[in-house]
Amino acid sequence: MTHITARKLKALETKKALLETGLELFDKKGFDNVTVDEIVKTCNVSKGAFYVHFNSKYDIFNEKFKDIDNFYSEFQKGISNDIKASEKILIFFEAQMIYLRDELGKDLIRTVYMNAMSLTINKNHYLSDPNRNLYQVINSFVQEGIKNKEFKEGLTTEEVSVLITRCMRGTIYDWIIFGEQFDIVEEMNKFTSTVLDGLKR
Amino acid sequence: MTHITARKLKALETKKALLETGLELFDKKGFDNVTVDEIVKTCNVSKGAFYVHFNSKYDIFNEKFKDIDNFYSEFQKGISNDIKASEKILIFFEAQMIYLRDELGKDLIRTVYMNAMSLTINKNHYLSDPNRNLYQVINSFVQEGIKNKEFKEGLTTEEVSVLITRCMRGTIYDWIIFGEQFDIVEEMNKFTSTVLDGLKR
DNA sequence: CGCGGTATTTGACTTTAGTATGTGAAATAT
DNA sequence: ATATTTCACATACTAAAGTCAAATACCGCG
Repeated sequence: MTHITARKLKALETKKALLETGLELFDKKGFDNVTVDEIVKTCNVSKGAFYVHFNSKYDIFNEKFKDIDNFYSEFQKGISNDIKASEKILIFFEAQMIYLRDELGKDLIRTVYMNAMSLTINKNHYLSDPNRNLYQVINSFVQEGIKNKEFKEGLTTEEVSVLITRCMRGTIYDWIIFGEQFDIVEEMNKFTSTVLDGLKR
Repeated sequence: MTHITARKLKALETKKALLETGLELFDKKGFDNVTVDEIVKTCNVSKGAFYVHFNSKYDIFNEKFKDIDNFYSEFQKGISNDIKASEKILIFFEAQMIYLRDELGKDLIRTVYMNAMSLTINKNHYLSDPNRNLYQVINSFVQEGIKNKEFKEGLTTEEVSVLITRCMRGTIYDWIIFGEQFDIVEEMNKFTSTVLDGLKR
């Protein structure tokens, strides 16, 4: 049904140009130092066009952030099966933190985390969407850990998954608000290990 | 040396009026639905005056937020001494969450947490100030737990304190981004218990 | 082809936080 | 007692995100 007309193609191109230019400028100057006017001027389109394709300036980064779902899928495919669930979780977070730090960057993460907070009224942010790949991945590891009696009883799979991802969000939040000399990879390891110790029987 | 002149007295009154009016309006209409213009108009002062007394609109809530330090001190005074360190921490967080929920409110906390994120460049927010009473309180409990061999070795007092407060921030963050039906008191208990279990020997 | 309708785009406009600059009375120095 | 400075406050302004009614370009269809 959704047949690609010349018009839709052009619209897609406009969106793509806005996205790429936005990302490039954010990367070069930092999110706060780039205006929407600057982005649209660079792309030779109007401001209105920007807001047809994106709900807010934040959306540029939100869109890029979704790339992380591919990362999750890839990770899940590649993980060895002969290690314990808790180790899988540790390795998973380690790889994810490296991805955040080196591929997405702190500025993007800060923006996404801020936006999720500002939308708390009415709208829901992707970050708190329970259908994200993130939850699939963690859930599968947790389920495995419970089945293999590695984790203790008392909490459901969902509860444990939420706790673990919350531990991740807490660490990321601290990475953002505490200045430099915060090693996100190391800190995540420390925190996750402790939480996992608490979950083991 | 700083002698209270008539002028300073009047200035203090202006600041107080702005603060109280701001809090009242935020409470009634929500932070996002109140403008600085509205606050200053209600107080019959100018916008310039507002920005003499506060650095930003957020500062109204930031100021109020600091009340929590009194809460911390009071708590520390009142706590019984014949319970274990881990129980003290649990009780402490429970009381604190009730305080946040019922006295300060989610909108204030959201604002404070957002502001802390936005200042990540150059300035430092009170939330990430290591001299806050919060850290004194937690540190004392942790120190006690380590001394009494309740907690295992391997991490320093500071590291453990940071982990525990991070667990708190993670839970508060989730309280903000996940919509309703999030019981901050219960969730904090669950998460803290797990982390404490991980810290025990 | 041409026409009605729809998707895309435009850019002026609104809103609101924050700033630059001025002003006058109170405090302080001479 | 008068000159000078300082500081609380006022005003007009800028900056920048986001909105909206109108214009334009393009589609499918008769």
